[in-house]
Amino acid sequence: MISGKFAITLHILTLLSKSPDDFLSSEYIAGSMNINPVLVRKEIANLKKHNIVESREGKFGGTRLAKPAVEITLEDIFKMTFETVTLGYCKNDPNPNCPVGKNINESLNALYTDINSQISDKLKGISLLSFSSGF
Amino acid sequence: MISGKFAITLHILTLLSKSPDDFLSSEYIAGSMNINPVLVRKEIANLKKHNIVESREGKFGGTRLAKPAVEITLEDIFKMTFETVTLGYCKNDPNPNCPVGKNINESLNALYTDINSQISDKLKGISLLSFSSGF
DNA sequence: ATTACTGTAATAAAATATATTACAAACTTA
DNA sequence: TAAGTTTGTAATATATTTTATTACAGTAAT
Repeated sequence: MISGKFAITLHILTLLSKSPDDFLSSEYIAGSMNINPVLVRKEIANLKKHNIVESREGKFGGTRLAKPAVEITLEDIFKMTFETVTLGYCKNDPNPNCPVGKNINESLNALYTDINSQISDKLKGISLLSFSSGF
Repeated sequence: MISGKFAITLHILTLLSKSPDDFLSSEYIAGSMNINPVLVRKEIANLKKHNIVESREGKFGGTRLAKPAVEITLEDIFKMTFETVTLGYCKNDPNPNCPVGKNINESLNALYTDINSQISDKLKGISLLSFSSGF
């Protein structure tokens, strides 16, 4: 199962970018995705840690972007919400007496590192503004 | 959680490529990964379906490559074991009354399709032979 | 016949993701 | 200041997916 963190975070930011002057509530945002508001608040906590958004507590509280959408890239979001993209690992420790078992994870790591660089390069070129301009 | 199918399949094929003339048993292969032999047999069933390996039943049975390792690419394995790489989706249906909710999955799909092309291009250039040459 | 495999189904266990509940703390406005 | 609304966060429960295990019929070598 792959977590929806990236997609959820991107969805949140897209909504925020559409109303840059308003503080949107987690409940409102959750309604657009049909998920639980607590999940939204968790991702917002993460966004705040990275200074992408700012929140206001209390009545009429909510969250808004802390910087212009053109200065936020999908790579920023990727790095915040994903460890690394992989094609998976065999989850048990392989047999260290087997030359393949002993070394395959290193080779997989090298491969996956490459793949992540490619993805980062691609995402780096897409700003939140341009992503959300379609909506 | 991401499934280990790609990594397991690649591990299997790497072992087979090291002993192209022998029929290796699922138990032997499983021992190198420290996983259950039934999982190995399942991935081998998949490989057989794609004519990458051939098996022999009965005593001294097992599996070997059905074609030279240089003719198998990591992309072949990728396509056999992965649907598509994604950075995730929000798993519930989004609110169709929200312009963002209504359209975001299409945009994510476009993005993920791009990412998969990149990954395919990269994997296409790596043969099983060259991958396993390090071991 | 006996032994050692494959092939496959059915079930159980473990891991992870998501949902829900609960409530203190913060803040607004009347 | 009291009432109402929202964030922030922890704790727990449910759902989903992955991996492991068990079981056994079928196949082939000796």
